[in-house]
Amino acid sequence: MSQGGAKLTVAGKADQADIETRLTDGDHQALRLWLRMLACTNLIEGVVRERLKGEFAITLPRFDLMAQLQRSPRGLSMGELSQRLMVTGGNITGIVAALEAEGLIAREADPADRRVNRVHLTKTGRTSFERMAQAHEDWIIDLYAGLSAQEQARLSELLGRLKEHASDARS
Amino acid sequence: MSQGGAKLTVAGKADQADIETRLTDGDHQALRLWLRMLACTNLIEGVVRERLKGEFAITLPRFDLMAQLQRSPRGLSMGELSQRLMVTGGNITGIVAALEAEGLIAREADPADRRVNRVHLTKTGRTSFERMAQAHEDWIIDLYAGLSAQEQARLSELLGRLKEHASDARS
DNA sequence: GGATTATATTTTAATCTTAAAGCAATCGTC
DNA sequence: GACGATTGCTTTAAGATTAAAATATAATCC
Repeated sequence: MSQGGAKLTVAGKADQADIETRLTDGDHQALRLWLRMLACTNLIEGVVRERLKGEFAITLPRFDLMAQLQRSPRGLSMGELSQRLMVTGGNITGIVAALEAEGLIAREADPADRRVNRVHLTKTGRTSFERMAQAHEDWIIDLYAGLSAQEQARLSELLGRLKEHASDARS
Repeated sequence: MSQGGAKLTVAGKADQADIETRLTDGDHQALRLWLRMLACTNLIEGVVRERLKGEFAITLPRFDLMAQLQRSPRGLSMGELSQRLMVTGGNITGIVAALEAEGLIAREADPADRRVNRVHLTKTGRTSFERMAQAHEDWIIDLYAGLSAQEQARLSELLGRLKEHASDARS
């Protein structure tokens, strides 16, 4: 990602060419749409990733994990985190280890089932996350400000339907 | 990713919880929209990644790089690939090396500028890519079939505007 | 022409990600 | 209760990704 990052090594703001360049006239509408959607998501995700790193020295996966924990003050198991973040369990193991080492989260064995590790934000983690989350929300609002509230609602509805159908269609 | 993959290690089709779980009522519309968009993209990208690996034993980044090369029969430099795929140059170095080792692409020094490496598909690579591209397009058409052509056009237009604005808003 | 600057690519270290295999604890069934 | 299956988590190997530093070549400027 890193749009707007180091000028020498990465595609910058001024570049015309991007992923949609792949297209030709013969391509199906759905394929064009998909590539545009991907470009859009990568663009926004890149901005968020870059700013989280620059302003808060945190990675996006770690931020996402903390976000899940904030919504669950009673803590989450590793498996629950895996489901909610839609990543594999091994991935969670690594991110939790890193956040634990930074003192932002803590974990304890579940007394009822000793296989289970329950994870929650520390006080430091909660304070830290609140500041980051506010900035994050502001960035997103700003990035989406090119669309009116009505247009955003329409976009959300279309994506919701797409998600439903694609979810059924997969395998 | 890997929705629908190994049942024991990853979030499967039946799971209710996903990235949108992060939301509460207080969240701004744009944030909700962003998380939905992200979930949608990750879902489709996961399906594509899984099928490319399962049916053609290729990774998505390698497929994407080959797609760019097919559109440019005269070849592309490493830097052009970096721009079009919207990734850093170091990344391209690795993917090109892997595809070259597989005999799917070839590279030659530009006689006019010896800093430049010009990359193109081999005959094998071209043949191989054509089969994959057809399957890929079919998958995408199928995954987007939940929306009518008109809805797809509307979605594309909204995303196009979003992309323009976000591109201007970044940094 | 020689020094400086800019450009194209590669290398490096760190992080993230997955699939698959392994380990430990629990559950279900008899 | 014991045994086999299941579940929760971790480890491992391979790949992808970034930012930053390094290298090599080209272009610019006196």
